[in-house]
Amino acid sequence: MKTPREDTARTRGKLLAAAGEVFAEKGFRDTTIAEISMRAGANIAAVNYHFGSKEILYSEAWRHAFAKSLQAHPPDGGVAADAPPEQRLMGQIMALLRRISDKDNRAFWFMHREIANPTGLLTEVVREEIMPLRQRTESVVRELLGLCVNKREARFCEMGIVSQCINPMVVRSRLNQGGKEYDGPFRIDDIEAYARHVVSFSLAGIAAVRAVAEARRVKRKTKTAGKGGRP
Amino acid sequence: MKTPREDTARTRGKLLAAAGEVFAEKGFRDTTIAEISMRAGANIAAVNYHFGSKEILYSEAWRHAFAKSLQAHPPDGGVAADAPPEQRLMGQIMALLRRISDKDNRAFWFMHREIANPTGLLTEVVREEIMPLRQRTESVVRELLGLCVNKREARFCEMGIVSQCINPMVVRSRLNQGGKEYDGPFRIDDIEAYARHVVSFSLAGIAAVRAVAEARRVKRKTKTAGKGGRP
DNA sequence: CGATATTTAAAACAGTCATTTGAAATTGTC
DNA sequence: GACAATTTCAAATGACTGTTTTAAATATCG
Repeated sequence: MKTPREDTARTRGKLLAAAGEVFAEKGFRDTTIAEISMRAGANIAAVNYHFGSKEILYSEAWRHAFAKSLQAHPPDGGVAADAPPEQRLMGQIMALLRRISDKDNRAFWFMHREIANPTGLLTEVVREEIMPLRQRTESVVRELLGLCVNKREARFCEMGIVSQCINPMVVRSRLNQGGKEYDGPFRIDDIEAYARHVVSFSLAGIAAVRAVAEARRVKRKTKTAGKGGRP
Repeated sequence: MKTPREDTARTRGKLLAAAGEVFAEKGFRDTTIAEISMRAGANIAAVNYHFGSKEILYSEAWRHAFAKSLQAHPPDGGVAADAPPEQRLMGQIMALLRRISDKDNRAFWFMHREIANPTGLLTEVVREEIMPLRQRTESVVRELLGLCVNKREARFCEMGIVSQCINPMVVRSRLNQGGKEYDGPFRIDDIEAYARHVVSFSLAGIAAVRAVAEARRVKRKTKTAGKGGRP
């Protein structure tokens, strides 16, 4: 075996980039190797030569896109780990919205297409890539919620916050693409504004959930204390 | 032309129901007429005989599903039109969550598949069916927000609230379906609880947005008043 | 140069599926 | 009960899509 040439790295890279584009745009099934090769300026046999199969290319393109997206927009949003939780939440929300809206990052759209049409990679990627991100958010949320709030409520909060970021971006990408805007709440420069909105909206929501839980706790304590209490 | 037989209505109905199932499950492209006919217990030629084409069947199945879903879960959630806005919001959120989670209602899944892979019907259905629902929610939200809040903020609120309902249900349907639950925040009987969470979380968020806007308004007024005011 | 790596165009291969057809069965009506 | 229209059926049509392989040509490195 001779040393691999430099062409290899170049072509592989171009295929990976083109595959990222097309897979994110159309999903696994609706993407053709022909289109990927064309966009990469390579021959139709290149994918099988360099990657072995469409499946393998898909998997590598997804991981590649994910890594790039996390590198471009670190999950903490540039906020220091010892900053107050409100600011860390802001950082995470900004980072998430930027990851999604960044036109050079396809990782989110892979995810979106997988949720619509799972290929089998989904569960693996969710466990390895998504869960750590969600847990990071959940832990900030728990900090803000205090100790009286139960686990289910904390999950609900985290889910709701992330959903506020994800769903509007998905809808926007579909409905605003025909040139005309729908009822146009969203331009690209609104994303910062939307992030601020989500943060203040959610902080208030969190505070309310916390207040309810603490009131419940106090009431229960008073009650049981009157009856003699419990060890 | 003789009078149409009774078979016609029966077969048409069975095809419509089966088409609803399969289209919602797989989307337009991945659905085959063969499968629809099979599930309906009809011959493969039945679709073309009764509807003319796959496209027409798709369109009719979607509208049928939409009508059924609105009928089963009216948008106001059974809350009177003169009830306080907090309760009306609760009703709308409950109705939305029930529409989505009801296993006999496919309308939401048509929508979901269309957003992933638009067929051309999407924009029409959004304009005719979705927009009225969103406006209904937006108007309750505006009521709760008061007059100081600008249009963009109101949109952000409405978007966020609806997103909190939609996104978790989508994710749940994909990740919990392999038998194993993921990190299992969601069982079916939790939907009422989640609805209550979304309502109290969002009411607090709305109140906060309102408070900020009103504070801003007061500050501006004081300032301009000091400088002589404006008519 | 020569051995190996890469690119290429073309072909092979392996399907998929909506729609049509013409005959057979069914049903409402006279 | 027979006619005529309606509906069902199995099979065929016909057109299309797209991955992977092949074998020859070309480029590159040592």
